[in-house]
Amino acid sequence: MSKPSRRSRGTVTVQDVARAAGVSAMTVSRVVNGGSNVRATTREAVLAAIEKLNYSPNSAARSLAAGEATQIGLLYSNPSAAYLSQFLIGALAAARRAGCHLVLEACEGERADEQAEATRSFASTSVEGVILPPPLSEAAPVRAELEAAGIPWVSVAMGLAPENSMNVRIDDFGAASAMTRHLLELGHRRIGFIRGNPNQSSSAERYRGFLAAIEQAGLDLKDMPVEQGYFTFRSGIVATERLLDRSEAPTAIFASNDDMAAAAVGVAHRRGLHVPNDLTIVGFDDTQLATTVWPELTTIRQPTAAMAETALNLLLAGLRTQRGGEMAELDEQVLDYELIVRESSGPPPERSSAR
Amino acid sequence: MSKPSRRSRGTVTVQDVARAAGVSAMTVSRVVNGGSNVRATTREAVLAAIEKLNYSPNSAARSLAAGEATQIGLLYSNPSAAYLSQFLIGALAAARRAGCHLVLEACEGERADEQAEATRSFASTSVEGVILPPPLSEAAPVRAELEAAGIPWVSVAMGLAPENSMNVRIDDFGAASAMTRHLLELGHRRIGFIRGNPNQSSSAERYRGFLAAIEQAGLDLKDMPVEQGYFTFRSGIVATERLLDRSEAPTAIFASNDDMAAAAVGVAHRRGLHVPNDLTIVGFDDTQLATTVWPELTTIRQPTAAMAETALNLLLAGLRTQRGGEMAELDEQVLDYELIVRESSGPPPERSSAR
DNA sequence: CCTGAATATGGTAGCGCTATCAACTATAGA
DNA sequence: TCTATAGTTGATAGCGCTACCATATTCAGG
Repeated sequence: MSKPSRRSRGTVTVQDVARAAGVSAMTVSRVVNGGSNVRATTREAVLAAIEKLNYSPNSAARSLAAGEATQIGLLYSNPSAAYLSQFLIGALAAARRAGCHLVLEACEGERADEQAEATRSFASTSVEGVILPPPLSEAAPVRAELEAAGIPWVSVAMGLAPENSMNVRIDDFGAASAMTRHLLELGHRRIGFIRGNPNQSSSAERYRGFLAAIEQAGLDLKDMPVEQGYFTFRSGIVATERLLDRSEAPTAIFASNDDMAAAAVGVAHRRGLHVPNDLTIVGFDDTQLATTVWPELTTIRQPTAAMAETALNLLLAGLRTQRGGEMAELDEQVLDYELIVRESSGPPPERSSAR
Repeated sequence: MSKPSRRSRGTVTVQDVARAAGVSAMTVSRVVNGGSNVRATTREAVLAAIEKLNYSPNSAARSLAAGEATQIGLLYSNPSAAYLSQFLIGALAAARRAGCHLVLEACEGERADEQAEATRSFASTSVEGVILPPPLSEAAPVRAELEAAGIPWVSVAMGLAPENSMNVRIDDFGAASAMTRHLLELGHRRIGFIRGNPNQSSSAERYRGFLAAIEQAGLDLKDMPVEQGYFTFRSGIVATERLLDRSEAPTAIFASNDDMAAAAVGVAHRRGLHVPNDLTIVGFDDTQLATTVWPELTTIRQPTAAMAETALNLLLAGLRTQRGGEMAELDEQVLDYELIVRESSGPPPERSSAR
């Protein structure tokens, strides 16, 4: 009749499982984590006990005992909300699995001192590593500040990673090429391109991919009108207006992200153009916006949630090796993209181009 | 020369602070948490030590020792991504402060069995409480399942809370009235209203608020065309088409959320109507979409992040009292909304209405 | 100046888990 | 058969913090 102690009634612990399986707590722990060096029969007994008792490990205790990182920072600026929510979903899943907390910090400003300031708040919060989704992945002030504070970080969706840094991305070049080939296969020969914000190297990669596919098809770059955009809806409106005002208007527009593609759809409608019969419009990212507008956008799907998960895991791995003594193996991970064909793309109108 | 033990080098603990302040660890703990029953001079000594050593408590240890809830579920369906990201930001901030983890679970389906299934996954994950953002806050299968599993929950943005349940909301009725008055003050006398999805009681509340303001102004409800929408962009297109096809077209459209308002803007543009010169359009929620479209939407701002925070804290408080023995004081919290006037609303065109 | 409550502090014992190392058992080789 | 060697398992001791109770201190009022 020991006193009930502080244990919240009904909590199942490793001890309970150990007793039920006739092994020690340590063995249960081993089975739960990777299970290296545990005899098969033992493992099964433990797993059965876990199943029977409906045991689930207490992550607080786990990270306390293991002395693992518990606070991972996530500095976000103002990407599309659709991107952010997907990103958070992925990051949260990974964080929970790793038993660490996500510390969010907004960084709205574009100015260097604002970015530095936002970053500095991490240093004082004992954050052990930071995840940098775009466009902050390439913000020099942020990275300088982290460097100074000795906080490791992993960047996400940086098109071109510098020397040795942790980065998670997709093959922007390849994806843009694939999309361009899709348009060429539909029969388009005059394709307008809206570039992304030059402050992100993925913009350049996507443009390069577009160019490569055009050249590979033996077409003349001169026939491809290109406008500068900044990944925002507003910039998409301006760029599209310019593209359509050209004497030789394109039969298809490839926008470097969905926001600009959605803007292009709006402009086309306002001009009485039917999408895709009169004009094909495609985007990039497959954010929620792509399926919100009508017609739904043909686009490139980035596995945003998976990228966030990968980034967090990469960071934690880096932190572990760093703690183990030597510097982490600086790594880059490239995940798969997917070409999603929806209703906004189709063959060009009969009388090719120019109207 | 004791061996360094497992402590990650350089971690500051309560012990360190206690030593530095010349008190016991327990006193430090008291100062950090609320600080009841600590002499002022002592508290200051401790705070000084904390400052000097740059101490920040280890949340894993904290929640382990306190035996607090560590896993809070968040069941989301498919609200606008903008809403979800804001919501997650607020919930995460509160979760970190409370030292608990957010367990996300998607529930895409609308069918009862799908919803029940998604909910059930929480029961097996030892989630101690669940947050239900809209539209799930009112999904009967979800609530039934939680009830059955004995898991407490808090609903968010439920327009009308049943008997005794935890709920966090804004005054939808008042907000809709305020928006309607804004339109009336601009001079509009024929206002079209697009209702929200009937599966959420906030839709009814917003409609009631609209009606109340109309009646209070002594206007005839017959002059106010009303269409049913479902909170989606697509439904907004259909509803707007119908409103503008009426023989007596409205000079202003009040959509029950921003997605539908954005759709209304799109339809207006396609018909060559200038917003707001020819047609005023206003929304509700102030999601990112409101500032993405052009012109930016006049709308009602819900403090989404704050609502998420409030919801989590309410839930944790409920959990605490429940653990303390008796049932929680079931509570409802109403936060403030804000009328945001942007460019999409203006006075009606000269020759009133009908064209 | 003393008593008794109220208020402040400290000591101890865990919370649930895992690192560490020692002990043990199987497999292989001499 | 007996030692090496690898592969398994368990006992112990914390991780950093707080609940709980015991003790020390204060400050009325008698």
